[in-house]
Amino acid sequence: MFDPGWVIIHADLDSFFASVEQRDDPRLRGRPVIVGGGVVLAASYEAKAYGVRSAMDGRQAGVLCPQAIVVPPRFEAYVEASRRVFEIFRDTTPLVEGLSIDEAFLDVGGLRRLVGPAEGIAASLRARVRAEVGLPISTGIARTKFLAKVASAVSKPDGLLFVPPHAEADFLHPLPVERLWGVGAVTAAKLHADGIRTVGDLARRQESELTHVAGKAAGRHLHALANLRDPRPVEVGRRRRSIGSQSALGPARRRTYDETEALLAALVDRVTKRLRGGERIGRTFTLRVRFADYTRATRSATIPHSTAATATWLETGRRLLRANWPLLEERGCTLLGISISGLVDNDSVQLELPLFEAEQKGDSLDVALDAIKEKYGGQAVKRAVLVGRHTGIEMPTLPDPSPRSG
DNA sequence: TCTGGGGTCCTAGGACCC
DNA sequence: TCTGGGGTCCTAGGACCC
Repeated sequence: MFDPGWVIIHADLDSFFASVEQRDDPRLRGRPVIVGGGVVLAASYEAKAYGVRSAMDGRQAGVLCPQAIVVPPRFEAYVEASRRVFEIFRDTTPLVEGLSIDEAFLDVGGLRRLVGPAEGIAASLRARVRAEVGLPISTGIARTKFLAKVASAVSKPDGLLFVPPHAEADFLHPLPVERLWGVGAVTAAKLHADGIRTVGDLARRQESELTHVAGKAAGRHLHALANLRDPRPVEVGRRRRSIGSQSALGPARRRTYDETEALLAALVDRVTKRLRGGERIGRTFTLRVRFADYTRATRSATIPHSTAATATWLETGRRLLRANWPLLEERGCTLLGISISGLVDNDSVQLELPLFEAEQKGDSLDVALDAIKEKYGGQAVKRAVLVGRHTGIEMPTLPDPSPRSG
């Protein structure tokens, strides 16, 4: 059943980094361009024609397309271009859900009566991005997020594709299963082994068969998508759930403990700065390593109260590194990364413990509040969120005891 | 094809609580 | 003391995406 109020555009900049480089340097236009050195971060369509793909090893790309011009990435330019494109998105509709630096969903269902059908909206969006930011962008239009995303991919480069509700199955079912969002190399191999190659093959199977092959959630998801069911709404204002940083070390040489700890400190510094810049605090620290044989491991620790303080996270990180150093020494470490998750706004204060204590005493929330005020002092606050295992309620109060360190 | 850096979500087992 | 059901949180790993 088609709800005419629900029309989604998926907008996706074409070869984003490479297009920015071609925009800013006329000598690169019409020529194969590779952004990035050791690894291909982006390739222009001229380079893609030779088989160059993003995430490809740079040397291999050089073999495939020796005449390509390789340029180093300029992330500030990409962030700025992205910001301007997203302004155009939000000028089109307030219902914008960013997926990454270069793509977003726009819910334009409500605009039909105001500005006409979605194809027109997408066409003028594309024209504006081209005229005002100087970049090519592809758009897919459909009733669901998933169909819109597949449509934009099929329309590339610099395309526009509308999949009307009556044509959804004809559009989707011939496509290979790899086109489904969430089907990567592993799941594709499992599905192939089961004789499933196209989305149509998938649609004809029972959900129970798919949950067997792909796991419960993934199986259900695949079954729904293949059968044109995707009720996910466009979500405005999604927040990041973790912030991390990592650094590849290369297999060349074993690091000493002190060198590794220094690298850890640099990563912690970078991440906690970003945390404070975004006015977020977090509770869980994850140490991420890749070994000489390219297998990976993670170790994490959760602390009682959220923070963005460098010292706290550095101590937590050091503890994990110390405890796992024998493993790293034995197996070699080719990548070190960290991330901090469980993020909340830094004007949130977590009241789990005092509230629990108050509950145990049979006291009211007021008593819990008194306990908290005592604990955190009488500072003014914007907001407090009760987080925790004993209640999910929110209440408007209370100070953050930790200073906003800088 | 020997591999960058930034993320998201799901699963599964154990600890712990009522 | 043993057994049971229901639930949350934490940790670790894995698949996937751009």
